[in-house]
Amino acid sequence: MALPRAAKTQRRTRIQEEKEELILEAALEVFATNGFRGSTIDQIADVAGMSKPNLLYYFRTKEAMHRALIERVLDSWLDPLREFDAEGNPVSEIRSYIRRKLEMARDFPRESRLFANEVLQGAPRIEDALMGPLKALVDEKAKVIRTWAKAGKIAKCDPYHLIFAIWATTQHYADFDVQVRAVLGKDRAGEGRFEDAARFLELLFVNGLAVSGPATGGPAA
Amino acid sequence: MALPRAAKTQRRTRIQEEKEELILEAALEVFATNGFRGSTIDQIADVAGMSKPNLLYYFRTKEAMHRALIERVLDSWLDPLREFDAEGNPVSEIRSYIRRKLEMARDFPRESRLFANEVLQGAPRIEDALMGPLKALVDEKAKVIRTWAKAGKIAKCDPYHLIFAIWATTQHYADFDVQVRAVLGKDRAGEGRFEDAARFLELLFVNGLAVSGPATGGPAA
DNA sequence: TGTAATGTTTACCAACCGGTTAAATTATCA
DNA sequence: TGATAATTTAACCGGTTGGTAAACATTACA
Repeated sequence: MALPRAAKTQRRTRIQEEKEELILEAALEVFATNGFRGSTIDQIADVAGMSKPNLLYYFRTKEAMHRALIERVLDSWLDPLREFDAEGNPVSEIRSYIRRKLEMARDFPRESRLFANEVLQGAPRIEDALMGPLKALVDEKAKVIRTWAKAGKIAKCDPYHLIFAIWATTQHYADFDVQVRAVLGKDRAGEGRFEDAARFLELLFVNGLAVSGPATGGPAA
Repeated sequence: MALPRAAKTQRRTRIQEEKEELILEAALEVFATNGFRGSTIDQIADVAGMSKPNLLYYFRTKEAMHRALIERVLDSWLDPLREFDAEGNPVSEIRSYIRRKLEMARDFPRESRLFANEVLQGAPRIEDALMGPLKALVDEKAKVIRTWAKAGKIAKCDPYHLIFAIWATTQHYADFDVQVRAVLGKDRAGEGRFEDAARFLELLFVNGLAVSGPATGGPAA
């Protein structure tokens, strides 16, 4: 059997609830900044303020912590895409999806980096999630976007690459935060950067996906 | 003194040239897929086909290997941005910048991941490069873009966030390759995905940056 | 309050990891 | 070819890492 001792108790206690919460919070912090292999149980224990063997009383292995963390975070991570509504106005749906993703990059950068680390290193521990639930959800929303494009409500484009572009541009502000701040410089690196980013991305995507080219040189409507 | 023994020889030999090349190639492979802390000297030695002490004859520490690798790769990595020409046609400059970055993501994904890993984990070893040469180059090109925008050649937008968006969308195809392939599915995950991406990104940026809004509701010129 | 269930700590281990030493081997060239 | 410089290897070292065993402390509840 591969259960930690805490899972073998007869009832699930208040302490278990609290400590597991505490551990996953610490694990998020550590895994997000160091990746799986770069993180140590000792680090996580330190952040959680408990001893290593005590951690291992609740999660039998480092991998088990990581797995539990991914499981807990993945669902909420995909929520914004789920809210993407086929019945809504295409432009405002896309716009609010971008806004929501950008808010998540600002408010939950560790979650973003957790996945980024994992995917970047070949996704050895989340491959199933990518090819299963994630792909299924994207497939579904891609269909919606394609419908909009065919109805002439937005420009004809590959819906998958549109979604990739939104992911990339928004998560960039969480995953590459250090670089963004370094390039913007001290004076511009305040929280205002997220509003600037939102403004720019809105321009880019709304304008970029608008039907029929701009005044300059597109084929006449 | 912190020199590896190979650097203390009287002449620089053919073998040194070859072996250092071999080591850096192996180090790129390993660092790109595991990050600095996740990589071991043994792994690099394995890929390079030589023993660990032999590696350490050419590079005194793991960090020295990483430093040498970054140094060698950073310059060529920034080349596309350097070619960005103030005198050229704005739209075609931006378009060819995107194309070139996308080609690099396709042809040199390991280089992209090397930096992504580093930046993602707080850039402890390349902070200076980010705040120095990188920022300087971006500042310079941002000015060019701003000039274009003021001259009405492209939409008024924040040039820094434009550059971030181009970086994010193009490097996404190298850094998040596993995810891209998983979502596209087996049938669409061939090399054609880069052409599809190029087509989409061209639409997005060229359309998105075109002066004056599209037919739908922009302020009259 | 007593006791059984739950939680925590101390001490430990084997494998791994970055790096060193010194001896052995190979290449270079007068 | 022989001597010298350059390269490679085997053996090793101290610290770290993931994980375990068992004693000890605490909590919950009858």
